[in-house]
Amino acid sequence: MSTIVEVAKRASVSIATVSNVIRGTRQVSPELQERVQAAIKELDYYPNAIARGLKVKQTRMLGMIVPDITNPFFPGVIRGAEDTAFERDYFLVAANTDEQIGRERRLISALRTYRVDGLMLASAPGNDTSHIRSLIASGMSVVFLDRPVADVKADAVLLDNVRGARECVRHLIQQGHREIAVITGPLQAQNARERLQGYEEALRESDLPVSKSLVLEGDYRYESGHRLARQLIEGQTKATAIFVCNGVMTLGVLNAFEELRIICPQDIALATFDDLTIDHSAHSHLTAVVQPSYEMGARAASLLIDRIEGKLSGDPVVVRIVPTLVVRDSTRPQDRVPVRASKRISGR
Amino acid sequence: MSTIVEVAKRASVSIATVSNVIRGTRQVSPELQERVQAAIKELDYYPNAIARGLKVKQTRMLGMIVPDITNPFFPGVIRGAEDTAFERDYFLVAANTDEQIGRERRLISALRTYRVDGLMLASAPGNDTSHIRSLIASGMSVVFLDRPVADVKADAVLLDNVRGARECVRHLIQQGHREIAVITGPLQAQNARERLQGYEEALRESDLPVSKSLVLEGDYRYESGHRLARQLIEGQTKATAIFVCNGVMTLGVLNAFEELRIICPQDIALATFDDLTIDHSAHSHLTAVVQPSYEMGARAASLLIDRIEGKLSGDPVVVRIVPTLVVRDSTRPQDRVPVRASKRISGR
DNA sequence: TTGAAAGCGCTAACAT
DNA sequence: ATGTTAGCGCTTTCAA
Repeated sequence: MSTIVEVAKRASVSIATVSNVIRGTRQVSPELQERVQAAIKELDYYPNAIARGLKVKQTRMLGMIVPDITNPFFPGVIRGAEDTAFERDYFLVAANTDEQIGRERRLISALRTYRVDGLMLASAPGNDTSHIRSLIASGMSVVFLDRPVADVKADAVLLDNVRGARECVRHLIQQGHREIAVITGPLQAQNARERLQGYEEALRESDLPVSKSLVLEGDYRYESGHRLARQLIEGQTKATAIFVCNGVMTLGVLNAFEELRIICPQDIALATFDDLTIDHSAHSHLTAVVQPSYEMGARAASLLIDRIEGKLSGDPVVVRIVPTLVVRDSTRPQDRVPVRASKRISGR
Repeated sequence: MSTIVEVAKRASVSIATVSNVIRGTRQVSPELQERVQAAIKELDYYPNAIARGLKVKQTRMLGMIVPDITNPFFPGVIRGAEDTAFERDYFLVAANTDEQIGRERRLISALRTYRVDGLMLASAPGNDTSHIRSLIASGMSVVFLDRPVADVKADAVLLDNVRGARECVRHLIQQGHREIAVITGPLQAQNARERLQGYEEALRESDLPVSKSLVLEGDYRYESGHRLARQLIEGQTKATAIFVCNGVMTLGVLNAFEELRIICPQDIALATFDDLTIDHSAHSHLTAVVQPSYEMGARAASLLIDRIEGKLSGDPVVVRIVPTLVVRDSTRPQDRVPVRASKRISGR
């Protein structure tokens, strides 16, 4: 790895001139420009961002911490943030906590030692938020993503969960459903509570009762969707529709449907709060509240950079992203659903 | 952000002592240890990894470049690499090229300026590999991941594509299929060619002809799976089974099945080379060649670190990971497949 | 066992 | 328009 000194020597100029050519900091005569560029090429020189960072006290690295990179929602967020970061000449480093607060602490600690200029954080649930407080106290710019952190004020990009859930359940009601079950997320999570709140608001608007037996608390994981759907279907409670509060649980519900030979929507209608960006194609029949993950990532990055660069100052800004209800067959009236199985194609 | 100097002042010791306490580089008396630790806590001091990196010429950052983070295969790989890296006290920075060689160049360039200690690369397809050659020439440790790069020798963790495809097609043949179509990836990609090769080998083993009309070249994307499946089903060629060379195209195929009212496996059997880690649950009826993405990431990281630390020297090592064939209903004999629709649960 | 100081590669203030 | 140099926060010799 060659250094700026070697480039300067080779081009017979001072290191200041090399620096100025690279960064365009000040005028350099065409001849020198050329000599420097040639030397850079010949030596295959890449400026040392580490040395630069030490000097200028900014790394142009942005951190992003997500709880589960295998949840398809987050790759979308990362892509959005990455694009925005790159456009504005920052570099995104994303890391994953596996929903473990211990890992989150370690990662934040690592990002602090690397002196990232700012951090986007979708925090793992946990009561102890001291690492986040200390981070903010240190002057780091932080944007909360998808999930706020209790009692900590900072910029945030959040989904309007209440609204998304409310519109979805409203739609079910319009379709004539009266007994609508909900499979919620873990209710200690704020977004799970909000989605439940949207469900309740929609029912109340239409003077429908909120029945305890129709509210099933899951944990956003596959297994809980599967278990609760079975429980619902095999139990006493009638329900003509299920509203599932995230995509992964919906996969579990679908699996339960398959096992129990439930046909959707003929037997039961299904609508989901959808994290499964990837899956749109696969489950193209599912009515879903679609979260614009890319946009959320992009907004978070741009908010963060504005804050870092001082283009934004003063009180924390909270951006509420409005999800879109996409109505598909899984909640459409039965008679509009095509019947399966007809044409055969092979000679088996 | 406090510095080592401030910590030293506060503890009334030299900066060397602070450094030694932090890194355990040499013996420090208990009293001083304690004073230093106290000062660190009081000042909420985080050592500056940037300054350290400049001095010791290693950052303990590992780069990982993947072509598409929204393809569920790669988050699995990232998780594996992340865990291994963390265990060995490295930090993983992952970035995404969107399969664009231009972005790949920019990212590699960025990672070079940040002086990552090594790089895992799943390269985007493209003829110009000069950026990769120059990278390796510069002395950077590089491990190719999932995809080798033509004419460049380096450590690599690859899937045994030929074997995975061959076993899958063998299985179809055992099930009695004779007219087996294949939807391949883009044949300029090596892994696409290898999977096709596995298909051909399996047929030849059983003295079955490799018919041109049963080989359909896709591009690993949803749309091509959808289009080619329609084309196959609506065309003249008979096929009793389809082998699809990746998971995303399979989603397209399934969508085509739905549109054309094809029931699997009654009408046609389906087996897939499966990138859809996430989706196992959803498509739990699909026979698939499962790629151990986590393990691949972990192996790549450990290979890379061994190389960086000199625990491995000499010629490039190529690790071939063997995928697993998971047989499910989509290729099982018809009579074993449960018929759908029976119990109704609601009063609609 | 502890401390002083050089120097990693760069930027920017100052000098020419 | 170009060059010289101090210093960013650390590690690591060298000295005590």
